[in-house]
Amino acid sequence: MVEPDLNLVFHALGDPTRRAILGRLAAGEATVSHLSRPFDLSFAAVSKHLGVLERAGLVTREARGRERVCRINPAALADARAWLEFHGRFWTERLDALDAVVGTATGKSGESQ
Amino acid sequence: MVEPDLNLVFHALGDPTRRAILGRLAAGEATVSHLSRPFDLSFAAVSKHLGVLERAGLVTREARGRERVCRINPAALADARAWLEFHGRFWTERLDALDAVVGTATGKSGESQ
DNA sequence: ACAATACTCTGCCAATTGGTTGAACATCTG
DNA sequence: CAGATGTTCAACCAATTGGCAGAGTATTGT
Repeated sequence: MVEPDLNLVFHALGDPTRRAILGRLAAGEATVSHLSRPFDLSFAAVSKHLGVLERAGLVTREARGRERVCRINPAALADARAWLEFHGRFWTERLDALDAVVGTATGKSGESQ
Repeated sequence: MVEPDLNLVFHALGDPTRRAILGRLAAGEATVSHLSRPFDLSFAAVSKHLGVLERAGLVTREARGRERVCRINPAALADARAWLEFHGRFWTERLDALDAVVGTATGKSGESQ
C-alpha cells in the first residue's frame, strides 16, 4: 500500500514540464491560466499535466469562482523521498561494505547473495 | 540544465517492475537471466528494463564471459534525492511559514509575495 | 567443429502519453 | 439575459512504452 501512488509520483516527476510547473508553483499558488502562460503550451495541455500532478497527490486544485487555484502538496513528496532515502542509504552502505572487502587491489569478489 | 538525466532517473523509477529489479539488485549483483526468472517476464523484456535503468545511470552492466552482471549504482540516486530533498524542504518550509502566518485565528496578513 | 547457453536486437502489437483543436460548462460582468 | 473569461472534456494524432517472439551474436562446453 505504500507504493501505489509512489508509482504515480515518480511518473509525474519524470516529466520536465511537470517539474517546471511544480517549480513555478513553489513560488506560490497560481491559477491554471497563470501557469500556462510562461510555458508556451496550450491551456488544455497544462490542465492535463495538472491532472497528472493532482492524481499523484503533488498538487491540489481548488475551485475559486471560475478559476482553479493550484497549490503544492509536499506530503506526496515525502513518500518518494522516503523511498529514495531508504534505498539510497541501503545501497550506499552495501557498496561501501563491498568496497571495503574488495579493497583497492584485488579484482575479484564473487560475493553475492 | 543540470538535469537531463534527472528526467531519465525519475522515469526509470516510475515503473514498478524496474523498482522491483532495483530491489532485487540491492541484494547483490545478478545476471540478466538470474534477474528475469522471478519476474515472470520474457528475457528481452528484462533486458529492455535494464537498458532503461542503465541509461538512467542507476545500474551498470558488465560483460563477464557470455553473461552480463548487473550492479546498482547509487550515485544516480543522489541526483533525484537532492532534487526531492531540496524541493521537499523548500515547500515544507514555505507552507509552514504560510501556516504560521494564517495561524489558527488570523485576521489577515496579505503576506505571501 | 558443433551444439547449447546467455544476451541483445529487430520487428510487431496494444496501450499509454503528450500534444493539438474545438465544443461544452461554469462563472463573472455589463 | 448576453457575452466574455477560465477551465475542463472529447476526439484525434504522432511518438513512446511495455510486452512478445524470433533472428542474430558471442561465449562456453563437448
